Amino acid sequence: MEKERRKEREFNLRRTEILDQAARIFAAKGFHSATVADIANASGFAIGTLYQFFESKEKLYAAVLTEKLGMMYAETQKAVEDEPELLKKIEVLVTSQFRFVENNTEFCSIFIRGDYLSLSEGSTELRERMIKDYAVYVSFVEGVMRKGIRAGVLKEMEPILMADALMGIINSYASKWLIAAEGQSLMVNVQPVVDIFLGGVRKNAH
Amino acid sequence: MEKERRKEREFNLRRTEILDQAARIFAAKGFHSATVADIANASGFAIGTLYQFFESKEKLYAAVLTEKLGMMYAETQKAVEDEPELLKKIEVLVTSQFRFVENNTEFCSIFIRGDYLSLSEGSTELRERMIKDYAVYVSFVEGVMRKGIRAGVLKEMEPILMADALMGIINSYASKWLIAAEGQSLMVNVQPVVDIFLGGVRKNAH
Amino acid sequence: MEKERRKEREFNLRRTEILDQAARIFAAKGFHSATVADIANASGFAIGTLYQFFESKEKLYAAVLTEKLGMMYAETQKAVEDEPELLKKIEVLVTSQFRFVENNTEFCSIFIRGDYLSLSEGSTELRERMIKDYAVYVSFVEGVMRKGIRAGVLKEMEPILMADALMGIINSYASKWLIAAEGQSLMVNVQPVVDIFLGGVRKNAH
Amino acid sequence: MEKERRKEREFNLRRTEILDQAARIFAAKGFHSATVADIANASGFAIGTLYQFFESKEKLYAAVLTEKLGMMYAETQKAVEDEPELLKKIEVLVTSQFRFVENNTEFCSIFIRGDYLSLSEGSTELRERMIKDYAVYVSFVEGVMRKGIRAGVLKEMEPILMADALMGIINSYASKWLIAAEGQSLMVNVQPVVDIFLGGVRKNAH
DNA sequence: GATGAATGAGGCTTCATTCAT
DNA sequence: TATGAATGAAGCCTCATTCAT
Repeated sequence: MEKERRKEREFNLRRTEILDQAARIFAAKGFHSATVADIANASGFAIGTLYQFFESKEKLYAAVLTEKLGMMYAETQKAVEDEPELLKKIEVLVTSQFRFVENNTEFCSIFIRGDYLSLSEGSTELRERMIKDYAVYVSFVEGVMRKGIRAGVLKEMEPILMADALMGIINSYASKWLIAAEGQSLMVNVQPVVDIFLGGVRKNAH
Repeated sequence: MEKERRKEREFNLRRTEILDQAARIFAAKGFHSATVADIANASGFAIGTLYQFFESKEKLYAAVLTEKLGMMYAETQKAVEDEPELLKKIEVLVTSQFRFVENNTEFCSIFIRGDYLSLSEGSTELRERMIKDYAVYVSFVEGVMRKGIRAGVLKEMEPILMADALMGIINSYASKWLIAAEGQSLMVNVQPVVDIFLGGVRKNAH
Repeated sequence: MEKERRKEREFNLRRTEILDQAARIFAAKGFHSATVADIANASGFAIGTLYQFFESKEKLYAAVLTEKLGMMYAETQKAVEDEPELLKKIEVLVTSQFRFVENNTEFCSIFIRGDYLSLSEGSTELRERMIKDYAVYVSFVEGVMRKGIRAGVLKEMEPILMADALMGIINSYASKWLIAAEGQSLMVNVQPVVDIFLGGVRKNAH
Repeated sequence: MEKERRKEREFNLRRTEILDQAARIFAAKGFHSATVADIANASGFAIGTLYQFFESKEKLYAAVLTEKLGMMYAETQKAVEDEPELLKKIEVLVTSQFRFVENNTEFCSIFIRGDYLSLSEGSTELRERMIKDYAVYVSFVEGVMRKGIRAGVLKEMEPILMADALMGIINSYASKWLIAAEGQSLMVNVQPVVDIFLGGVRKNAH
C-alpha cells in the first residue's frame, strides 16, 4: 500500500531526527548528564513519544553509537574494497576514516568522552556489541594486511599487530584533532600516517 | 614532633587506601555508577570520613586520575632519560608504559571506560588538567623524537607527528590487552611496537 | 480552548492544596524540621510532583509566606479604604487583621516560630522581600495616620511612630492568642486595642 | 581552697566566652545554619570541649537564650522597682529594655530571626521555658499596671491588656531598630512610646 | 581535662519511566 | 498515536555527637 510506505518513511525520518539530536546532546553532555527531556526537547517530540521509538535511554544511546559507527565501518570497508592496489588500500582506509570524523565531529566526540561503557551493570550488552563490532572491523583491516603480506608488499609479521598499530595511529590523530578543533583539516594527516605506518620513522642507513 | 609525623603518615596511608579502592570501584563501574557509599564500603571507612579527605566525589575522582597518571608520566620520563642511546630510548618508553599498565590494570581500565570527562558542566577543570598533563607528556616524547632527528637516526619529519603516532600505537595495544585480559604478558608487544614504529610495515624492495 | 482552561484550573487547585498543606507542616515543625517528604505526604502527592510546582523547598516556603501574607495585606488595605470615617479606619484595620489571624491560625503560627529568616545564606531574597512587603504595609498604615493628623483627629506626631505602635499592639495580642489558643475569640480584643491606641492608659485628671 | 575557686572562675570565664560567641554565631546564621564547629572555632575551643560545657547544641542554644534573657528581665525588673513614682516606672521600663537591646544587638537579633522554636519536636522544653519566662515577666509588668490602676493614675481596665500593649509597642520599635540598624540611638524612642502608651494618639477635643 | 577525626543517619533533589487522557 | 504530568527510588553530602589518645 502507498499509505503504509509513507508511514514507514515518516517513521524512519522521525527516528533519524531523534538519533541525530540525541547524538548532539550525548556528545555535548555525556550519557549521564544528558536527560531524556533534553533530547525530547531538542528533537521536538514529547518525552513519551521517544519511548515509542526506543525502549529506554540506554537503548537510544546504543542505537546512536552502533548505527553511526556501523555506517563508518561500512563506508570505510566499501572504499577499501573498491581500491584494487594493495598499498593504496591503506591510504584509502585512513582517508575514509578521517573523512568520517570530519563529517561527524559531534558524534565522534562521544568517543573522546568515551562514557559509552559506564552504563548500568546489567547493560554489558552494548559494551560487548561495540567491542565485537570493533573486532570485526579490525579483522577486516587485518585481512587487508594479510593480503599485503601474501602479496609480498608487507613484512612477514602477525597481521593483527599491524592492524592494531594502524588503528592506534589513526585514533591518536583523530582524537587530537577533535580535542584541539583547530581550523586545519584532518586530511593533511593522511600522508604522515601512511608514511609512518608503512616506512617507520627510522632513517635508513645507506 | 614525633607525634605529628606519625599523624601525617597515617593520614597519607588512609588517603592512599581510599584512592586505591576508589580506583578499583571507578574502574569497575565508571564514575556515575560508582557510589560514594560503594567506595566508603570498599575502603572500610564511613561515608563522612571520605569527605575529610576529599571535598567531593568529583575531587576524589580527579585525585585518582591525576595522581596515578602523574606517577606513570614521571616513571616513564625517568626511565627514558636514564637511557643514553637514542633509539633505545623509544624501546624503554614503550616498556615503561606497558609495565605501568600491567601493574595498574584496574586503574588503566578507567581510561578504557574513559568517562573521565563526562563530569558536571562546571568541572571542565579535570578535563583541562588531564589534557594539559597529557600534552606535557607528549611534548616530552616529541623532544625525544626531535633529538633523534637531530642526531640523524630518525627521519626528517614533524616530531610531534611521530610522538602522536607512537602514543597511538602504545594505547591501541594496551587497550586491547586490557579488554581481552588474556594470560599473555603485555610485554611481548614491546618488540612489535618498536619494530613497526621504527621500521614500518612495508617490505623493502632490494 | 476549554481543555486548557480546565488544566490551568486544576493546576491551581493542586498548587493551592500544596501551599495549604505546606503552611500546616511548616507551622507545626518549622522550616528546617519540616521535610519535603512530610509535605508531599500531607498533600497527597509524590515528592517529585512538588518539584513541578516549586523549584525547591525554600521557594515553596517563600511562596507560602508571601502569597498568604499578601492576601492579608490586601484584604486589610481594602477594608480600611472602604471605611470613610477616619477614626473608624483604625478599628477596621484591627478587626481585619485579627480576623485574618483567626481564619489562618496555622499560617500565622509560622511567624510565632518566625524562622522565616534562617534560610541558606544566599537566600536573603525572601528576607528582603518580606521586610519590604511589611514596610509597604506599614507605610500604608502610616498614611492613614497622616490623614488623621491632617484632619485634626490625631495628635501632631510622626505618623510612622503611630503606625509602628499600632502594629506592635496588634502583633502582641495576636501572638498571645496564637500561643495560648484559648477558646475565646481574638475579636474581643478589638475594642481594647483601639481604646489603648487612641486614648492611652492614663486616667485623665479633671 | 584557693585552687578550687580559681578553677571555678576559669570555668565560668570559658563558659561565658562560649556563650558570647555562640550568641554571635546564632544571631548571624540562625540555629540550624550555625554549626557546632563554627562556634568551637569562634570561641577558640575544640569541638569536644564545648560538649564539656553543654550537653548538646540545643542546650547551648537554650542557655544562650534563657541566660541572657533572664539578665534582661532581671535588670529591667530591678530598675523598675527602684523607681518609686508609678508613672515614671513605665518610662524606666521602656528605657531599661531599650538599653539592653542597644547593648546586645547581636543577641537580640536572634529574636528577629526568631527560630528559637523550630527545634526538634521533642524539645518543647525550651519553647515552654521561654514562654513561661516571658509570661512571668509580663505578669510583673501587669503588676505595675495594677498598682497604677489602684493608685488611680491608670484607667480602669484589665491590667494584662495594658501590659501586652506596652510590650507590643516596645517590641515593635526594637525590631524596627534592629532591622534597620540606622545610626540613631534607640533611646530617642523612649518618649514617643511612653506618650503613646499613656496618652494615646487621639487629639483631645476641648 | 582537652582534642578533633570518625561516624552514619537523614535531608534535598534529580530524572528515567509510566499511563491516563 | 502523541502527550507530559506524576512518580519515587536512589544519590551526594552535612553535621551533631562520640571516644580514643
